[in-house]
Amino acid sequence: MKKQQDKADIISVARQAKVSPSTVSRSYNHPELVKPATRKKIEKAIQDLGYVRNRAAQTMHGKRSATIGLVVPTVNNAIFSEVIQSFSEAVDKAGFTLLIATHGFDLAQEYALARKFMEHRVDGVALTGLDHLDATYNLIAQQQVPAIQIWSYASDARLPCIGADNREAGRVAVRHLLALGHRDIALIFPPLEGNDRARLRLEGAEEELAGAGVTRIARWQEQAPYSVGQAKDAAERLLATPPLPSAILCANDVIAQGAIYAAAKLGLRVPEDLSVMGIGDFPGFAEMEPALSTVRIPARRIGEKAGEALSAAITGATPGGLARARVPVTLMPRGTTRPATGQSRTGSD
Amino acid sequence: MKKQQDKADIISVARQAKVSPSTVSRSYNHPELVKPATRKKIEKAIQDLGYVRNRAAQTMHGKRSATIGLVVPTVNNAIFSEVIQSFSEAVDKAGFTLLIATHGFDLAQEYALARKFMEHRVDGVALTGLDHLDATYNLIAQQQVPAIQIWSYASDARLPCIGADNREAGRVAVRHLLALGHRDIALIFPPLEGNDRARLRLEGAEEELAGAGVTRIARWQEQAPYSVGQAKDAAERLLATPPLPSAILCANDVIAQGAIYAAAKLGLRVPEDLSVMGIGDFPGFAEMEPALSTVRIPARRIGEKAGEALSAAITGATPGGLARARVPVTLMPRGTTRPATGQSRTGSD
DNA sequence: AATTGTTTTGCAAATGTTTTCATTTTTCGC
DNA sequence: GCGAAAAATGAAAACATTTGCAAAACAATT
Repeated sequence: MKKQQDKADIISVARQAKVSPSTVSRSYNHPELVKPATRKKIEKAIQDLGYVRNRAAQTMHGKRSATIGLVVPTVNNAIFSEVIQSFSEAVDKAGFTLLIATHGFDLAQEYALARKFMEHRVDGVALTGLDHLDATYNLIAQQQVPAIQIWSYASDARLPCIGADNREAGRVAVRHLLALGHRDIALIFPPLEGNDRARLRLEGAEEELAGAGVTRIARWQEQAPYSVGQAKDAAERLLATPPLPSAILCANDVIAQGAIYAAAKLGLRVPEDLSVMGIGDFPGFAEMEPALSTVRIPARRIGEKAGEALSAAITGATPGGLARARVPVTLMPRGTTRPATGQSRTGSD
Repeated sequence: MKKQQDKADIISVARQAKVSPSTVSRSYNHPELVKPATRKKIEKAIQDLGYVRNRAAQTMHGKRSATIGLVVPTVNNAIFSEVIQSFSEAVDKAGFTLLIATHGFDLAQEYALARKFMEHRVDGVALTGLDHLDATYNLIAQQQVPAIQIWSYASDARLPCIGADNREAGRVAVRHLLALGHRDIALIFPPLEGNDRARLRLEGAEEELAGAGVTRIARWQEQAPYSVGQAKDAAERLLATPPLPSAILCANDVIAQGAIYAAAKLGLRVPEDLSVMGIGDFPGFAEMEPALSTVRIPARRIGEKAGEALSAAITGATPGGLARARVPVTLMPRGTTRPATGQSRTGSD
């Protein structure tokens, strides 16, 4: 009930509780070192004064800032929201606060954001994917901040990474289509720069397709975060230009959604007239009617693992430092793909 | 080429540039006060040493932390990702870094997060929706941190808010269905606690329905972030139990998506056999085939406006303090609703 | 060349904590 | 009750900045 007008600091709390600032500090950071009775007094004072401790001050003192920075291309997309959510939950559980920033697939922007994070003295930083500027790598090395790449895995990545092998995902998808007998397969992919996920999936797909099927690729130019709308347009253009492929492989589920809408618009039935395959298995796509055939990339697991690993590395719980991990991708054959029956135009259910 | 091993501080930069620390500080914060030549020297030193300035230290000094905290129920959902993204972009543009945290529709958790933000001395805080614990309001008042509520608007809200009138959204949606001649309308809504959006929409819908149509409501219990899957299940249960409504109003687009899948699964055609209406107009739903009829809540605009308003309030650009704003909702009649065919049931169980 | 007015720059204090070390208080075995 | 060991507390230095004030440098008038 004292002068709680002035912003309370640890000293006013100490005064109010009739102890020294050191003791107040200790009761926060090493409670076992202060006598229960004293702790009670202090807690009361804190309560009375509405004191909120100042992380900035402790950060300045060399203590950890208790923050972790996460950089993603965009939040506005089913693709990343699941990793973000699970990553956030994991670091939260470990007591960290999450700084988040989006770069819209612009790697120079990504560097700027990483720098901003460093200014805030984040205890760790997570980057999306494997493609980054040299400047970014250097910054991280020089500042000696624990860093991790999430979403993609590669054994030769410059930084520890936890994610899926996107090349493998591309292969798995194509293998599924080939196994179903498809030979005339079209691909729909977004721009590749600054997007190793798409790039690697495409590489994997093309490797597997080599010599197998005839391929056309539809793309679009805008570097904007890919959307269902753009994908639908691209697919529509592709499908409107003969010959009609028997199957389409899309870089991810969102694009597949667009392709399916395009097919519907053109009166093509999926999967009777056209098989459509996604990559990702994001929430909601299994419930589609028919359900989307896709390659599952366990986003929740990746985010969670990455969050836990990074937190652990920071608190020193992991002796060996940040570990890499490849989480497996799994084929989810569902309703939007079916065997190529030689001639794709027979209907009659 | 000096000892850039030790983490460089402003003093080492000063030494390297042969000026005083004050001057280095000034060249960051008031560049116009330092001679261009000196600035050059300093910049060089910064470059050589790889110095990254320490926000914690300046925060401690009473300067702003240059961070803004955002609390949302969940990231993992098309519903919020658009606001988050645009809010993030807006505060970024104003030079702030975003702290983000999710509470999973748990208001006690929300309070804890707000507190964590205060410890980090955020310059401003944004909360989702209008329902919060008293403790949360008190904390904000007591810490005197600029705060804003986003997503929902209400003239009597306890804190400034920028958002849509969700009650109105519910009304608009129902009016559309009534205008099309529907009288047997079912509702699908998620749990209401801690979720004023859903609550207000439902209230609006029920007000407008009063005396007009017969209504059944499907719900589900889990407080988990609502998903397409849960919505689909709920819709399926509802549609499998006669009598069949002629239209369904869903609390949001994601749920509508689920309802449409449920209809497809049961062999019901939308909109021929059943009209489906969403609320939100989130990205991707306009591209559906048929396109989703919904009530547009301009999420981008809300996020952007809120981000700008909060930033401005912090930097003192707005003399009057934080303004409230109601962004209008607009009916988007599209393909999933159509006039009710002939006979509609009156009265019911 | 002295005077004045302006730019630039430096000094030192201040910011809110944590931590090491020393000091005081408590406990406990006798 | 005594002394030693253990537990609890306090004093002061340290952390990396910013800023008010004053000194120094420079330029423009006489």
